[in-house]
Amino acid sequence: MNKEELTVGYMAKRCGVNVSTLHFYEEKGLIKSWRNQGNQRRYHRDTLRRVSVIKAAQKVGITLDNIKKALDSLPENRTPTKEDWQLLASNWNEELNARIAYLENLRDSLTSCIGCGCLSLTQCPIYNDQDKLATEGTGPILLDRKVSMK
Amino acid sequence: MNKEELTVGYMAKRCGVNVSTLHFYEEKGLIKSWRNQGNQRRYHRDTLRRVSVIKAAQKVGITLDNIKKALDSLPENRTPTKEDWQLLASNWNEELNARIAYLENLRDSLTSCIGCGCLSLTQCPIYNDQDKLATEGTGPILLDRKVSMK
DNA sequence: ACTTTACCTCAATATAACTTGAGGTTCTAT
DNA sequence: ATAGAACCTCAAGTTATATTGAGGTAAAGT
Repeated sequence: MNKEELTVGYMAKRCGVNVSTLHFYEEKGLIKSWRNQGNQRRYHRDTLRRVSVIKAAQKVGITLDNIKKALDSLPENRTPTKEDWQLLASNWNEELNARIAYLENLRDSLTSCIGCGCLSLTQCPIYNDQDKLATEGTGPILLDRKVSMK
Repeated sequence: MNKEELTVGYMAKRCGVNVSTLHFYEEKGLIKSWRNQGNQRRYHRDTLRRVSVIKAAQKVGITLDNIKKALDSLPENRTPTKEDWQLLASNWNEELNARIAYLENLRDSLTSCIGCGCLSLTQCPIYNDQDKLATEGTGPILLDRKVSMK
């Protein structure tokens, strides 16, 4: 296989995703490909990295929409440099820290509060949760909705 | 309103959820109610706590299915005691710690790896992610699938 | 050359966790 | 007594993130 023209099957295997997922990402504008004579997708080697970054970001809980926004900030005309990627990474790192802090906070109230036996509803932090994150959105964690991605 | 017979509207307001959400939780077996003469739902005061706990657990990323399993372990015949709730809390606390550890781990590799400029695909922890959590399931974070709830 | 594997498109299905809407009933306040 | 708020059921819709399947084409192996 040409070193610079990766097939979707190869991409999928290397990235640990299904072929259909790559199709899906392409449809969503997260990755790009060109076609060979027979209309089959071909990927640039850089796309491996892109997909890995998508997966890493998802683990942080960032939605595909937001990942797309971040990736859109990468240069189109050249292979992204180390600095380009580092900018992304540092943004997500902030997110990640915020999420960790949030979970730590939650943990601290969880044991002390769920198990506390208190029924003073006006005081209990779990009953009286002002946290927007708690009431917004649809999915399991959904910290994402409220966090700006710049 | 009778102190022991809460209406869905009141429940919804107190818990910060929609009425439809309470219907939904009931349908899923997460909460219970009885009906008054006119077929309207009435809730026991304990249900406030139940719903709060459901929401707290969701913030940790636990799915409704797993929350249900945990709640099912509470006694039906009596109001759950402090100890009953504490047992739940400590299980979820473990989950939470695991998730925090996971995110910390991810954070540590994120900056060093996404931004590192390395293209040694055999070594980069983001390219070569053996973590089951990363490749399973469908949602944003989905740490849940793999974690047993006992 | 022929077979098998990989690829293509497009539409439908899956899952979690809800929300919305239509059409109708019951409560509550004046 | 009556208006308006709150409630009821049941079906369909929503969002994110894919997966699955049908029907057909291209490429690769022998």
